[in-house]
Amino acid sequence: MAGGSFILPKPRPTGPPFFSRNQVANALHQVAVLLELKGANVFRVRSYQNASRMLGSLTEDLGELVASGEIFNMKGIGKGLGSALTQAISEGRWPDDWIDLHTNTPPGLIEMLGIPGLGPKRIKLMADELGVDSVARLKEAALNNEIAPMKGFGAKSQQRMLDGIELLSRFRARRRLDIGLRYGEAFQQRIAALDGVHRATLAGSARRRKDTIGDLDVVVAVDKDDHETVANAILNLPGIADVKGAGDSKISLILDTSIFDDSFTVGHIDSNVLDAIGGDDYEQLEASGTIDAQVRLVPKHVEPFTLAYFTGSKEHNIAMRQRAIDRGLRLNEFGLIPEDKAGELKGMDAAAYSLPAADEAAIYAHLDLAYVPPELREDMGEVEAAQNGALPDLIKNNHIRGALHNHTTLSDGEASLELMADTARKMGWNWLGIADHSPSLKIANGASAEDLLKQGQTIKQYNAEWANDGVDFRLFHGVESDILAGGKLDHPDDVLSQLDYVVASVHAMTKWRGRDELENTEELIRAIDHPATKVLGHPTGRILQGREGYEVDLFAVLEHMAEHNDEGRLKAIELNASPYRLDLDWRLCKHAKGLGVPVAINPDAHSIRGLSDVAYGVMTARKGWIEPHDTLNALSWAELHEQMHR
DNA sequence: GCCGTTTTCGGCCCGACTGTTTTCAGTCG
Repeated sequence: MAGGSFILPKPRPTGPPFFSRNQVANALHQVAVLLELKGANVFRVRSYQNASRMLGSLTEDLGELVASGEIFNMKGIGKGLGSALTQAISEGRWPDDWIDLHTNTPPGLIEMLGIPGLGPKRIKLMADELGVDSVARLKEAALNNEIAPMKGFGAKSQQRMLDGIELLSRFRARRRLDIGLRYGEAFQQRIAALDGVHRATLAGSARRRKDTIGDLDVVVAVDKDDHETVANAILNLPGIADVKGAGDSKISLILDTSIFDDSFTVGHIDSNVLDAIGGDDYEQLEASGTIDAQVRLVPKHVEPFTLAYFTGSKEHNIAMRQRAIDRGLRLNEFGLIPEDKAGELKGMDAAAYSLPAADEAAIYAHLDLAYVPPELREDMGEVEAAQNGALPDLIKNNHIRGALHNHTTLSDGEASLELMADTARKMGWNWLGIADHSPSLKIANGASAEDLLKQGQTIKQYNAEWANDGVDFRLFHGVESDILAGGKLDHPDDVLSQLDYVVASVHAMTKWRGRDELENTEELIRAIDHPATKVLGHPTGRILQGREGYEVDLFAVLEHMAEHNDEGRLKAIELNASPYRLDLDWRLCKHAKGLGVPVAINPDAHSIRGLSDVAYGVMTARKGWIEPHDTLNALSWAELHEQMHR
């Protein structure tokens, strides 16, 4: 979550609806945090959080739900929140108590929540007793030894806060998936290689392939007799910057880049991405970075339960636990225990009566569910699907036969057309699409119409040679056209008509981020309506850990694209696979799938190494319920050619 | 603040760890 101050957005002038679904979901989340800081009832806070989450994954039109009063029938929306949302959306006024919370909570308190070990209760206490209302004031108070004497606090708490402030300034809390996986896999491999370890598995959000990762969880199966030896061996592994705590079953520590065998590098980064994530300082920042990790040591027969529990998500676990309760069972990290046998027993003692499970699949089977792949465990309908045999057959890396959005030296790529094609063939791909930047994008050396068409001639020659030689590989010729004012594309129609396809993308981020959602949505739709446009590129323009995307109603965009597809015109939405973007967001993949809008998993490669970024796109697509037939990537070149030129 | 085919009131997932206590509150996942 982004830190800093919270703002309630201004109503758009053209309402109702005066606010978008995203704006309302965001406002609810903020109010939940502010209520916590105020010391409100925890269950009341949870109601706001639940409502925010529900709206975040809502596919219906929020404006219509409010207009029809249907909103009051949504799960998690009662009289209070229903009226609040109705007022906001149909009158353009946020509830007064929301405004009060935003006005009267010092932004410093929100920032303080980012300090490890500090939560809303103690922040409130320090604000009330000491007048601490910012990180700077907190540091001052700690250095003056004002905090330790307070009731419930002490010298250690005070020191932890100072350490936490240091950490906060050193690095932002979450890390991108690619970075998190590099640390996580290195750490997991080192633990797995230790004597006495049966199995070590990376769990948590890394296993669920979230686009960013808070900290790493590793679950380790080990015999009781080896428990202590293994725990000590883990504490002595290289790459451990600090040990935060070590209990009977849990070790909590901080890893740094010395965990890697080789020196830490980040490779080529696209110039406009680099700008958003810290410019030339970025590599240095990353090289001196750290990540938190937790290790759980458990006996072999308990490990599947622990792995399931620490894979999460929290919401999935709650749904699973509720299902267990309905069957008279208690589900936790130690087992699945019949309530009548467990009785008053707790933890491991109760787990002695657990139903057996050799693996996670057995746990799901006990609850009459099919095995749910980790990526889907977000309580986004996977439990119902697992009950009804409706889980998707998720796409895998070996389904990928090609990708459409890649750059060469004609614009800002590092590799020639020939080298890119060779690499794709060596990867076992059946085709490759080249879409270099268009002229307006000067920063990326956008190619002129003349150079673009010359590239097209070269591609035609190669394709003809391959056809002659019986080689089952083809290049497709496209362009990544900037979307200009009014939703126009960046080349005249007579140039565009000579290409196989256009990837239409927004690059003028400053302009687009300064505008209203409705205006952005309209211009995007206009660009999509151009007959040459086959793919909408990086749909929100977000850079993970860098900048938010522009406001856009992607539900409306997807519905519009669905109409085109229904009438036989190919309009695919890009899932930009660069780990800096992962845009389309996984939550929206499922919606695109439901509407029948094809997803184009695109590495947006600027080098031959960049082509393998497609793997991050596959991870995100899996998280978004995508099956091979939902994508363009699983098609053969002949099938794709037919769809493009239909 | 939400929810209810045992409930319109009294619940709301559950356990580990830490630092502060001398039985527990806060934080985290």
